[in-house]
Amino acid sequence: MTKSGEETRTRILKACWDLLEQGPETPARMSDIARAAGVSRQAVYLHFPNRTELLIAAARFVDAASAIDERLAASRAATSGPARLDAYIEAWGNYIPVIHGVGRALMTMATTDEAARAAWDDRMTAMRDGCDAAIQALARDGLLRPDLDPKRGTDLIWTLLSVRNWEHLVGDCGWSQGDYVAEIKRLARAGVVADTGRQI
Amino acid sequence: MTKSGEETRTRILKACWDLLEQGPETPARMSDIARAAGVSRQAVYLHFPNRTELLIAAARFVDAASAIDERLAASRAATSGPARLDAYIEAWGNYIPVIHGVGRALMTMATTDEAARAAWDDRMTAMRDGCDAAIQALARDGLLRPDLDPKRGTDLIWTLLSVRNWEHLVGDCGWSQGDYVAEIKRLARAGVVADTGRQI
DNA sequence: TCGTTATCTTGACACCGTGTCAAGTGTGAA
DNA sequence: TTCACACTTGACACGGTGTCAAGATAACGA
Repeated sequence: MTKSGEETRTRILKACWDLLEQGPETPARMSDIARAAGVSRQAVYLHFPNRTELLIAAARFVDAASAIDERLAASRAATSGPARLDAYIEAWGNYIPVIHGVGRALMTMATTDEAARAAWDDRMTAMRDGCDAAIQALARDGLLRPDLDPKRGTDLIWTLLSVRNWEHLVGDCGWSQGDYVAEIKRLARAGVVADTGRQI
Repeated sequence: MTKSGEETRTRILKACWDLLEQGPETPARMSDIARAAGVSRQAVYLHFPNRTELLIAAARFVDAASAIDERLAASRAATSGPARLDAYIEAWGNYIPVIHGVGRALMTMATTDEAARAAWDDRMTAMRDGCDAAIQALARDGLLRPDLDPKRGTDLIWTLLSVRNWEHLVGDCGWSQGDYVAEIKRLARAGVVADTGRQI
């Protein structure tokens, strides 16, 4: 792919991202994306075999543009278990709004398209690893709820941090992003951290 | 509508329910539903104007067949706030698996169809009322987390009880229904009930 | 300068699922 | 016998995705 080809590909990805960020009301069919990118509909198919692959590429594009890796890596720097849990929730929770447009489209696609499902599952599995690391850190500090299986704890944090819950609280309930992060942090702690020194 | 017409309508609704309960792998196009009901595709359109209205009717059909009203009404009998919260989580949480097939289809539809979105939102708003009643009961007992706005508390319980979270924990994480209910109860309490007598 | 190659355009078409239309069939009740 | 109703059959339009084939354009090297 020459420079001009690379540029066109990037323009398409950017247009796709832009359209999807405008919410579910704004249609983002292949023709809409092409028009937004200033190319013909067929040109999109020269760069991406189908809509699913375009969305997957767009998700990776957003990842790269937003340095999500660095954000998540930073959360690993936290020393104590609780600090690490907080840092992870902050890192991922604040990334959701960025990836949300593309993510929503990919989730919708996933109901009918196997490749989209696999791609989204992959992303969510990677996110789960971060939850697991936080749970491990808590366990190491002896701060994990004693009656809680670590796998269950990871499941719980993973569920709390789902994109759907963000959509529901920030979108449907009208919470601010800050309130969302704060309350999820609180709930996560209440869910998996042992309540030392708080017994009756 | 004569008796035979009423019977056909019921057969279609039952077939729709059956198909959707078999999971997202089993296709449930209008033609599939018609075949499962033993009628022609057009016959379905004689009873329901479109797929969305069929799904909405199917949801109501499941409601009636499962006596959801009684289940939820029973949860109002609980006296104390915490008991009421528990009872509501138990009633709704155990209804999710019943309505889930149709609910999933309706949620999918909701991404593109305005009527489906409105119907699903209506159902969820009704469910929210139950959450709100439990929060009110807790507030009346003086057991609501003092730093928590009641509206926020309702939002929180509403979110925890979302169908998506059930799907995630029971479906993706493989939790049993009992574990799901138990853990959501615990999390809900930890999220909104004041921790009386547990201060340091 | 000419030809080659890669990139993009234009316009047509197949496919699938939803929804519509019109004509025909069978049955039961007046 | 006739009429009304519930259903069937087969055809078709529409919208969105994906494919195909035939140009147009511009950069690049000989």
